[in-house]
Amino acid sequence: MANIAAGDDHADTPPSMVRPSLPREPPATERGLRTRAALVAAARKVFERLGYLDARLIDITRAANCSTGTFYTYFSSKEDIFAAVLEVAQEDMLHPGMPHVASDDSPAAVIEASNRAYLKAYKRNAKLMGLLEQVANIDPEFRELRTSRSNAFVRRNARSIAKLQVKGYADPDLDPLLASRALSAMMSRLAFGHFVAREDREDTPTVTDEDLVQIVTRLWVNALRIPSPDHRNPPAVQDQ
Amino acid sequence: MANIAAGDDHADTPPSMVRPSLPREPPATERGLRTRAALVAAARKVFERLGYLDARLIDITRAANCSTGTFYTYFSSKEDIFAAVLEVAQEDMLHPGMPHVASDDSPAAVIEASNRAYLKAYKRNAKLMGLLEQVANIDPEFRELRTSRSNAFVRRNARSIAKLQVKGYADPDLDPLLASRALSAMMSRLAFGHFVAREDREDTPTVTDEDLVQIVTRLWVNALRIPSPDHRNPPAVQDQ
Amino acid sequence: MANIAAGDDHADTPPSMVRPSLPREPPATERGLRTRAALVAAARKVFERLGYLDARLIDITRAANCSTGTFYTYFSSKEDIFAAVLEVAQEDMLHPGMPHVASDDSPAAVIEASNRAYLKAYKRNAKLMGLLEQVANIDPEFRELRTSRSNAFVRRNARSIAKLQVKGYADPDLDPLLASRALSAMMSRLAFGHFVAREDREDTPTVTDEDLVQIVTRLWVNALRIPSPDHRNPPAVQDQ
Amino acid sequence: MANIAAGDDHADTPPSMVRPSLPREPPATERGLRTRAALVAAARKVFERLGYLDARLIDITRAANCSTGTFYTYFSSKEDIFAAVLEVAQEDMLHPGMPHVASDDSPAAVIEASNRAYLKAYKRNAKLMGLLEQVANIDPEFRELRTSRSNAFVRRNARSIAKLQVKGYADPDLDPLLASRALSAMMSRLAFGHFVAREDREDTPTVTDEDLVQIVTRLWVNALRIPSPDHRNPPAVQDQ
DNA sequence: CATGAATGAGAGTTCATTCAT
DNA sequence: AATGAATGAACTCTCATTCAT
Repeated sequence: MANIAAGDDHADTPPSMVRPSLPREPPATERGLRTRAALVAAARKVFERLGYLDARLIDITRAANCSTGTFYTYFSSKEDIFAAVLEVAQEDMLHPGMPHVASDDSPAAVIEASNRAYLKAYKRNAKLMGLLEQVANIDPEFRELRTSRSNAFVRRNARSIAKLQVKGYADPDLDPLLASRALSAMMSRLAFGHFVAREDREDTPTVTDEDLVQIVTRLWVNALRIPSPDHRNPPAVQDQ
Repeated sequence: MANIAAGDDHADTPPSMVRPSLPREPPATERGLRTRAALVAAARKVFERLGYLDARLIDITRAANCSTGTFYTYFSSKEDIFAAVLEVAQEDMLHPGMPHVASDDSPAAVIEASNRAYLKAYKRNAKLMGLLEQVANIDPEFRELRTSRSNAFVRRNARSIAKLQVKGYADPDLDPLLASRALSAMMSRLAFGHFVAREDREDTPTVTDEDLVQIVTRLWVNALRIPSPDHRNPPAVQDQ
Repeated sequence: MANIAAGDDHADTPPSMVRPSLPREPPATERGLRTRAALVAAARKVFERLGYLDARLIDITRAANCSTGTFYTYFSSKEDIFAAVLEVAQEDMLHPGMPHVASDDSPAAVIEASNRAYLKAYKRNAKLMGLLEQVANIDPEFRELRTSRSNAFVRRNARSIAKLQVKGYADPDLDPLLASRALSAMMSRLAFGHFVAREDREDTPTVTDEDLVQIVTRLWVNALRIPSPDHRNPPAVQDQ
Repeated sequence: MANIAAGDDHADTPPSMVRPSLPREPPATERGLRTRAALVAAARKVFERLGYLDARLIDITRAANCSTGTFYTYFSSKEDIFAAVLEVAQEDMLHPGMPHVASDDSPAAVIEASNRAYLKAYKRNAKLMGLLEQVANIDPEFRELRTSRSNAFVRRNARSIAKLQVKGYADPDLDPLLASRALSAMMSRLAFGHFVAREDREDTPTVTDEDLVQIVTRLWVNALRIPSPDHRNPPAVQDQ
């Protein structure tokens, strides 16, 4: 699987991860399961609408049609449920629907496809990404979460870059890890600005999602000095 | 002045721009001037130590050796004084000590120097940058501030890129504005990760400031397809 | 049985007296009996560990390995189960293992033996006594319980004192009831300080249980002006 | 000063003592002083009426005619203000108005006077004593307070007893400290039962305050084997 | 200019108790 | 007889802001 495309924040993550708070027993009954799910769904909506800080527990419980007490049956705090919300989104970021990468595609094509997939997944979860950015800058627990996710991504892409170097398709002078970190940073920051901050600056011509894919891919290819896709090459990026 | 190197967040800014809150009369007396300055200085320290949210007004006034009431003589709110703190730092980010760029330096050399300068300035104000990131994700007023600063930078670098293209020194297929945005994003995000978040990830080899300069410059040069610095060229980047 | 020795708090009690709360049907089945017993045992442990106020019902049910709902099958409230716990301890306080008091023992010897027995029983149930002290100062229902227990004791000892006076072995000027009340108060308060509060005051020489028996007995004998045990006398204190 | 009379709980206390909680700055202005005093007075009333546990902060602030916020200007918690309430009562317990003890009074007379004074002071502060008993059994901080006060008293009386022994006026076989502890325990417990718990037991003849003085004094004199007051003696108890 | 006491809405959190299953 | 999810009133404590002095 090609995953040179990146973004630093999310999308890769160990199976079990988010638990910034004191634990609560998982629901024992069907009904409990439903209530918990309702709370998580409600929380996501409320967080997205109000932001993390302005969201009050009572907003969440009201949206989930239950009492405050019930909230504490399943979560120990606001952080706790926020982590749960993130965890759900994880699923989606993890399987961004890797598109058809023919085995004979050029490295450039692979990069493009993977960038496009990343951006799509980011878009789907844009509000949540913004939320995470918010919280990560406030709560060390979530900052760490963001960092570790990002690192996983960076490492993966670093491996891909190294492979390209070995095959003579990428600038051998680049440190793969550093390069990966820089390029992933570019990607994620761009996505953030595009999908989250999007202040719809009047002075700037509108940029489409596809514009972003194109420019990033181009810069990426250039930066790594990947040979132009004109000469057909064996796939330079192979994943795991 | 060479400023192709960039970063989106800070370092460029119209003379006076920060005033997200209700105004207060500027101090009329000498004494008032001193008190106000003491408050701003105290606020910076407190914000840096406690973060924006956890800093209480009382912490600031205590550090400034004055009463709560006095605070409101000069500032209308926490946001207001935070803006004032930022404004002070502005000075420094505005004059990052642009280094000696000989007029016959290669574009690559110029980029490197400018990147180095940016990083230095960022480092000096790292805590504040972190604070801004925190607040911008919380308060729209400050989000806008960040955006507009960033845009100024991006535009400037876009002009430089365009010039390089005209002179045949940069990939003509790149949209200058988009490329600038992407590369500036890379820079600023990297600086943030390096100087602010620096979670000192145990698994990663230590990266020095200079490592960062080198990798970024390299990627930047590659990405724009700037000809290798071997052939002496006229300075490709000219400022203002 | 000699019970002039005393203490006002516990050790005497009508067969069944504790029921400060709404009743619940006693268990009908074998299984129910076991569950109820488990709850009482668990409650005692939890109360002793956490104190009455900090003990949550959930702590008790968890320790008893049953659900919250089940608790209410057997008890109507926290008070209710606390009363049940006390009732169990009653058994022990009621039969403090009255030692061999030869019928020709001197009054002093009888007093000593009985004081020793009281102290032993108190020690065995020290934690519970502390608990009762806690709750009696909070809940009128239990205050009454404590009072009535204490009174029973006081009355008994008053009878003994009166007998001694009749036989010319005790200061006839003393009101038997008042004297009994005072001496019992001394005893119980001392036991409380020794076994429950025992702040292990650094400045005070360690006092053994036996020291306590000796001093109390001596003071008691003196206070009642009981003739020195040198001259053999018929037992001055006869019980029931 | 004669202070063989006792009571274990309060009345003696080092200059500065009660601070079970986080400190608050003392009021800087006249007005602040008044507000703080109003809060303490209100707290005392509320505690006495409702008991420590049932007293809500809001009850206190309402009674003091101020807002919750104001409460926290002067006190950090319920405990904190309770300590302040106790501290005020201290004054009174400390100077129980030691009565005229003619220098040629017999030891018995001195004891009687001192017991009477103790009981009077206890009566004046009965509600508070009850409160302290309540809280001391709940909060270790206050338990310690009670213990240390009590100890001071016990030690003082122990010294008096020792002096009497030296002069040949008290049973030399008694350990002064243990005896003091026991007799003080008797006194304080009796006072507690009489003034605080006074369940007005229907079955018991009414006991007047003076009855208590008489019986306690008599028992005390007997217990220490102090010679009958008939033979005029030089004052056996001298203080400090 | 400076002070600092007063404000008070509002948040998070707990836990005994109920009740449908 | 047993379960455990649901309840919700009640409480403490915070802190930006105002205002009388």
